[in-house]
Amino acid sequence: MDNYYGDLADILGSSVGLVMGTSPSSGELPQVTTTDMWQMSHSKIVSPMDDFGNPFCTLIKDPLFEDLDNIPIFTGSSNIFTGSSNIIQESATTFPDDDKYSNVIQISSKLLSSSDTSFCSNSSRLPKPLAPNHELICNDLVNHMMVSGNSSSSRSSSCFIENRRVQISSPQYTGIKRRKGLQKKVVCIPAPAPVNSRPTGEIVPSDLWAWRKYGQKPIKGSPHPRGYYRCSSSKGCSARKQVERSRIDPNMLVITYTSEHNHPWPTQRNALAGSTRNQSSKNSITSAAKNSSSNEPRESPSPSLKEEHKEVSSNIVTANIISKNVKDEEKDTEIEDVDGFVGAESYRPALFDSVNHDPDKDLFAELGEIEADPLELMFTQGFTGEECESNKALDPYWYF
DNA sequence: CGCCTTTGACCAGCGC
DNA sequence: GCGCTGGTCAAAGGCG
Repeated sequence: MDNYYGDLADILGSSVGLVMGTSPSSGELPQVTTTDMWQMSHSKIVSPMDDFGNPFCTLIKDPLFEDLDNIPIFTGSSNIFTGSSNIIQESATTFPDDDKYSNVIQISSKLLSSSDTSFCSNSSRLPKPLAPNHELICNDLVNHMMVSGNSSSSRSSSCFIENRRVQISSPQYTGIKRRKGLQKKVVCIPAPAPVNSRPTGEIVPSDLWAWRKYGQKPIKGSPHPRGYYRCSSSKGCSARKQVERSRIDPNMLVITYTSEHNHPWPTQRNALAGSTRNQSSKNSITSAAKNSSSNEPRESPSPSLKEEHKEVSSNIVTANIISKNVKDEEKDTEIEDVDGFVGAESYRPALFDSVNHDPDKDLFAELGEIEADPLELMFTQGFTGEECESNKALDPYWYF
């Protein structure tokens, strides 16, 4: 389980994202130049794992990207995208200083593969095999991820997925340029719904690790302060993250992960007491309605929390890419790992913009009843090669 | 009691 | 070297 960090990006960013290779020398992103179509080709898989150790990520290098004037559109499962696509990962040191590696689609083999037809209403399915043009097609899906930008001046690009914009920012843009040599991973996500915010208005996306805030600074040029967090899952862990709102789009959060965790996944979301000073423990549906709840995951799904979860399920996007069959099998069983980690509700990244009602909402509301999330189980129980193999067996699209 | 957040002070990197 | 700015430290107070 090496390089298995469980950062928000690892969890969600793996599903669909754009990995923008950054030139180490220049520190600048190659620019996305046009609005075009992305076509993913399964024949272009170049690596099963990104350099940040995301086991769910498959880097797909598309020769089309070698022609930056010909950025394609990306079609795929709307449900998947809805759930977890709004992530952009960027690694300043991932790719060589070579434009040919500049634009890479990163897509999670696991999430894609988990795009069971239960997630595709009607008759839509991922092609099996892929369409001849290698385009990922899922008919009731959505939409296209449109990448726009200006090659000459833009320091950021935007994607539209399910009508939600995903922003791609370079480290320069984010203003993070100190601490030379530190490996950083920048993730842009839509600001979670108010249910995911602190009473102060600060919105902190959750991930599997426990983070302790150790500072906040106003950033020049940005109306929004940047929060500094360090991992509190384990003492001595040097992992840090910075959270700030995008300057361009305040609805976007820019999360920068720095350093790596030097310890295994926390078997319990809050290994240290008090790391979730959230209101969830005292939250009820009422408090959620008051927007006073934190985004921090729950310790365990108490009955009231389950009710809450149902109530706010439309706001919650999970990585619950799970077949209905599996759901039916497990929904009456509270899944708990050997360390007592109740995975079902303790990790629920809430990224969904509640304002934008989505047809998928109802589906996710339904998924809110899911007790166990295979992804969570993978996160919490590890991901061995054998499991990979077994998942392959269950996964007709594993080759992604 | 132990951890949290907040916040001002201090330190470090970078450009001029 | 100086100033600006980002990043971290640490004290204070709060919460469960």
